[in-house]
Amino acid sequence: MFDTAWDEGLDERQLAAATHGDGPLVVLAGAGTGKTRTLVARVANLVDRGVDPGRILLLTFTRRAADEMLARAAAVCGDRGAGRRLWGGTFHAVAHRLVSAHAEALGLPPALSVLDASDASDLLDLLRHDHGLGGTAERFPRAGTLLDIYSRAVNTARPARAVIATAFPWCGPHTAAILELFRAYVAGKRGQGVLDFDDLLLAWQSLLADPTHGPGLAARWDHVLVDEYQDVNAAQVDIVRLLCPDGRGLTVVGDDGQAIYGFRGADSRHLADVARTIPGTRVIRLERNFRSRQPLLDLANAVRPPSDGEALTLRSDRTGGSRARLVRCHDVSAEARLVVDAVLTAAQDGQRLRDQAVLMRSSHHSDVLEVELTARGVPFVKYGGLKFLEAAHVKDFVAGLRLLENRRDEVAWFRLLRLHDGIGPARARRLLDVLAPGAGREPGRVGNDGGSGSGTDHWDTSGNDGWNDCDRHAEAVAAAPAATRTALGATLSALVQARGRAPIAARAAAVLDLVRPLIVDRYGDHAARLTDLDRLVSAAGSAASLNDFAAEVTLDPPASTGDLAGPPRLDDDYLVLSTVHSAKGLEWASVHLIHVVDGAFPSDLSLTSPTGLAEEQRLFYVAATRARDDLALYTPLRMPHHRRARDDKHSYAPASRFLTDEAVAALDVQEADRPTPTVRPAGMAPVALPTLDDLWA
DNA sequence: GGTAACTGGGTTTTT
DNA sequence: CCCAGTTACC
Repeated sequence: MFDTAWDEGLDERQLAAATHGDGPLVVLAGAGTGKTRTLVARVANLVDRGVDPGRILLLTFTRRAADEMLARAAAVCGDRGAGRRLWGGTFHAVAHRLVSAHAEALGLPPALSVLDASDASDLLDLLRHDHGLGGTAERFPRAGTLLDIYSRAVNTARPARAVIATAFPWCGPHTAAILELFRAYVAGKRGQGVLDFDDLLLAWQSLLADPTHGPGLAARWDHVLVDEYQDVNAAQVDIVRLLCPDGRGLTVVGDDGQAIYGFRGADSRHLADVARTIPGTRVIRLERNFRSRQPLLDLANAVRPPSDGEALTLRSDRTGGSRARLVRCHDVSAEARLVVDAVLTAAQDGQRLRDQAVLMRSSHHSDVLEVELTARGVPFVKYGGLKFLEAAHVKDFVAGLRLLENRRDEVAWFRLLRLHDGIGPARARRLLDVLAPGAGREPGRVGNDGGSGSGTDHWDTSGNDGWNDCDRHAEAVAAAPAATRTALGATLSALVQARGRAPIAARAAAVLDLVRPLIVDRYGDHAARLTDLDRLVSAAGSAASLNDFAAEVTLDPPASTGDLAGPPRLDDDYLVLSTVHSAKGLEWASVHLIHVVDGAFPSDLSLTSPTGLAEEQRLFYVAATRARDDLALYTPLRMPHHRRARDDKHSYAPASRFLTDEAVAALDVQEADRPTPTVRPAGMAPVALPTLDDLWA
């Protein structure tokens, strides 16, 4: 018997999903309908029926979701699994584990480096120069745009040419050059033994499709459960198909109304396709909402976008209470003030800050609010937007880690070299030819489309590649400008030394020693940055290998520096600020949604296409379904004009187009255009700093 | 030819 | 804050 009864508190439909047999199962789960509980119960039920937990694979989209589900499943299963652990994680994290384990079969080096989006752009930028497309004369698309095109092609399984023609028509004149660049990009990655995010999925897909390795890999699991299936892309669909060719053992959970990753190549039609294409699929709909009060669901149901099939309509047993509020306020600083007022009032009434959240469409929408929160002494943590890993110094350090085990990693070399005074893009590129030779960047070597291992790749684990580090390093130092030679020599010998260190913690510390002088020289605020890196070094100590650590950090960047310090202490209380994307799957007692104005939410950039607008609406639906008890939408009426902010002209924007008559009927509209008195709860120290409005007065 | 320092303009969402 | 473009120095 289990420590905890897995079926406790499940309603009839949830129970049906949890106890469903081995045939294909689709659970259409509306927001807040106990999807996680149902999935966890299903895992427990499978184990109860004798399935080995090690033969269950649970795929989610975010690390947070994966961690939560694995922890709850472990708790519910108790010691029943006899030590065998459930497989689980994000598609990309599981792909990394499997691809690392089969690196040799894929013709990849044992130590894989993972490129994040900005690393991938850097590599494309390097290649662009090699191909003589670096000039600014003919307005060649930027590296970021190129990566978008490439990624879209991979994730929707369409030819790049078609992607350019349909989604990036302004790049059309450069199609031939772009395609050539992509071939070089694929060859370059292969030559250097690096994988970008898309490659992880493609490599997993190739392994599964391979006649030798595929069947064994697919047979490793009896049950595959996929969460948020409305957000899978073509590559992920294919992976799932290869894992469960006839649908046996497959469970997918999703809600097409919450599909918000179309920009990443996802398509919610994949969810409907499961039942349509796999015979004998059972479909269970979860519409009973256990999260929110009914008046809030009235709004959610009113804004829910049209569905492929019969729409899910959310019902709650929690009737009564007030409706969601629509707060029409003067401008963004009034909005900030009203949000903080409301948060502090709730705090005064005993609601922890942690039970409240401020959600927004784009990360920068909270800029003014963050100033106001800081001024009034309200602690907060922000999710979404710039990640810790994207901070320059962290990337510098990770580049050092990657170079320890993979000498051919050009992006890492490029980054490290440019940190030296006197080495800019041009010199760094020349030094690459000395330090990372044979990495397949030279235009003459391009031509292998990377589709299969050519057999010429051999990964010398001693890393000598016929060269000697000392010779190479001496040559590089000689090629550097005179003023830079000392620093570069020090970096290179520190790298050799670091490679000689044995325990992981010592290796990581050696890498920090290596970059420390460079960071001190480069960044004015180096003290804070070095503190971050100290934390990374101690976190690295517990990893299996430095390379795994670098990949883990890349795939799952800590959301903030705080994340590295471990879980927040129990007495820590802070308000959560989050993008709606990062808030998916989460809930709070009180939710404040800011910038509900056309141009902000929905975003200006999405308004040009009907599909873009539809996705914004689903995003709005996700936002509207996060609150348990209280939900407030804020509409600033007076917004600085986007295009010419410097003119200090203001225009009156219309309210968000999401606020249809039906939606407004489910809202309490409050006119808060006039300045409202500041509320300062007892126990909160008064703060001397003025509010923003005072600054303007 | 290449780098550093400065200026001006722009910024979606994430694995 | 990051990028591109410009200019002055090496």
